[in-house]
Amino acid sequence: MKKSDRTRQDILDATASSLATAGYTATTVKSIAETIGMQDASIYYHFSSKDELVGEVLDIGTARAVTAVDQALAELQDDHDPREALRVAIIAHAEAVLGGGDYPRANVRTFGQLPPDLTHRHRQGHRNYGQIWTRLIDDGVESGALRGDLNRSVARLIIIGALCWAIEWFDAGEEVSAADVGEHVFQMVVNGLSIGEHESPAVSV
Amino acid sequence: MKKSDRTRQDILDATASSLATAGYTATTVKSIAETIGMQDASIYYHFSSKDELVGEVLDIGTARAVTAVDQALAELQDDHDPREALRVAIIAHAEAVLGGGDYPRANVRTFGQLPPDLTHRHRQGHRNYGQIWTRLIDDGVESGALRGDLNRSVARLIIIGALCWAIEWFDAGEEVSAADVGEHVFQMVVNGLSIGEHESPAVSV
DNA sequence: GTCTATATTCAGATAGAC
DNA sequence: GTCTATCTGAATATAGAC
Repeated sequence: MKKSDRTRQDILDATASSLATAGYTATTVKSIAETIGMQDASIYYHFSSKDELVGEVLDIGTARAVTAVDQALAELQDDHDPREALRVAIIAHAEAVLGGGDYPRANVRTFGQLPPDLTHRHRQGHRNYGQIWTRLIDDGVESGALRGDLNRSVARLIIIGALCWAIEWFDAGEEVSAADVGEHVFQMVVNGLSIGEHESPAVSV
Repeated sequence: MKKSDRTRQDILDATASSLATAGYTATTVKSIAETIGMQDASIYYHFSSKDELVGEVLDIGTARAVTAVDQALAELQDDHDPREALRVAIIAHAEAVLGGGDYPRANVRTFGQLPPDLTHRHRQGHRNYGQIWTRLIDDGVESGALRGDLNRSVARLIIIGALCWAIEWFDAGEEVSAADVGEHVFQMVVNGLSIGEHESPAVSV
């Protein structure tokens, strides 16, 4: 690895770390430079602007989350229950975003804080990620394992939302692990908190 | 109402609206002033700083969300099912944050974007709000209506998280209403997506 | 490649006239 | 109460030496 590549990687890592913990605004070019012992102006030798640097970090984060979920699904048995696929994907997402590295965390942490250009740049990536989940839910409903009386798009967004918001309260130091959070989300949205009989009123929108 | 009070109210309203749609950083004193046809310096006659103004907006937002949920719960029958209380609270939250005014939306939208002082200032308010939900879940578990094998704190945060994240994708113009989103969250986390028999593995943390 | 120095812009905030 | 004018600080970014 060339020295330039090494430095470039250090900049990306420091940016991911700062975005993941401090968010977009508090992540300044100066603070990034300080973290790796450089002057802020030197960053611009490697990246043309703050937003190009941030954009690259977010691209990596999206790719890693997608890879984590895809890999987990690929390891499933051929004849798995669609619920099991959902479970595996939920836990993989939780581990990637909560327990994983700074890159996927940076994505979730800065969601809704980015300037319009960056938001637009990552819209397609988010759509692609959403499609993984759309397929999982469709499979479940069409195989008869999951209820078909709910709006699937809303269901998908609720699952992803519960997982994404966990970044706001999850504390890696506590006794609840990232996988535990995923298991809880699965238990709740698939099996439900309720005990015993309950009606499932038709909710169609 | 005195003129000073009227202007003050206009400033608060404009700030709530901007926070709810654009977030904390993009809400500048200058942009607030422009919205109501003032000079930015004039804001400082009514509020000593941007953060004091923002803090007041967030206080109002918290109060409104708490009131909405409390009122909805107060209207329940005395002998209601604990699940019904959870349902009513979830829908009230959804309507307050998604369909309601700018103040509760501002709270959720800026969560995780605020400077440390403001974050700290509202920590107690968030704790109080969380306690409403803690009680609802405790009631459900202790009465035997809800499963006791999950971490209740995690369950509470997952429910609130699913609702809060909805602000990122909910579009008031679409055919899914705020109450619909609440109904979906309730159906999922209480009744579950699954159809028919399923085991509920013990998950204790 | 990284440095020092600096240009530019824009935010929050203050002073003082009206 | 609201204005105009201005200060201060911080952030992105550029110029040019080394």
